[in-house]
Amino acid sequence: MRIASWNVNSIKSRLDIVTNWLSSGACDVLLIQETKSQDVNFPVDAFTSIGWNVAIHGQKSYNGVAIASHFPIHDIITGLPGDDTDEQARYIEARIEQVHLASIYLPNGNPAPGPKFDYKLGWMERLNQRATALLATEQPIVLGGDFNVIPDDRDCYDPLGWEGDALTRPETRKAFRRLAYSGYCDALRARHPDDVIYTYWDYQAGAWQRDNGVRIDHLMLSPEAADRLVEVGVDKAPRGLEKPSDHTPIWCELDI
DNA sequence: ATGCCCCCGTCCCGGGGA
Repeated sequence: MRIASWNVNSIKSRLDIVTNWLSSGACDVLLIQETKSQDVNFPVDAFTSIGWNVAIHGQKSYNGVAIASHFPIHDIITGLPGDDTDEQARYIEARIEQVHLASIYLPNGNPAPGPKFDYKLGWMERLNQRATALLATEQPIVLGGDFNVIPDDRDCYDPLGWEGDALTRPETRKAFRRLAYSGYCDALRARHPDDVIYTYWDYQAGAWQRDNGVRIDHLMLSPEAADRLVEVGVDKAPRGLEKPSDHTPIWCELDI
């Protein structure tokens, strides 16, 4: 089973690029972020007409997550547990075959410090609690998405320039490391420990052409999923298309 | 130090992104 994650920066603006990528056989399951679409306006038919199922959790204008799959989608949960007052659509969870998956759009958190950074850290605390609870299933788990975390200086083209940013701050990296301490494996780093691999390039200042990228999209695997990890990679091709998302897909192949 | 670019919406500017 090949599982990918992609922040598409509006599903309506990226619909052809995304459905073409799915039709090319690029993956079996796609975790989608930043759909920027209310559920009533989500282009469900574009997925079902090419044989894909889709589970969606959106809101107006901002955020929004989804899971698309060749296989039936079961046990859908929308919204990250732990705060009933949180109305931002940043988390959807489901089971596909025996694999538990979450599509995650973690808050940006800038400017930091400030209330938006506090929201990010609170969200990460809740994510860590949910991640730990899921381990009790003892099933393969894939937590994938746009984490808005640059885990290490080598994951950034300009670490000094990003110093103090919410994506690189020590508190952010510390909260992200707790996933590893709980038992989750950063799939890309497990297979490519020393390579410079980015998943996001800003639209501005020729960042793509200059390869001024950062690695902020991650696939975090439970031990049962990591044991089945065959390969992991980043498909840079969609970032080079006309009218692209600023993110490009990360994928992993599990022996399931 | 700031903006570059892109997306959204009771929309032609302003908020948000990272």
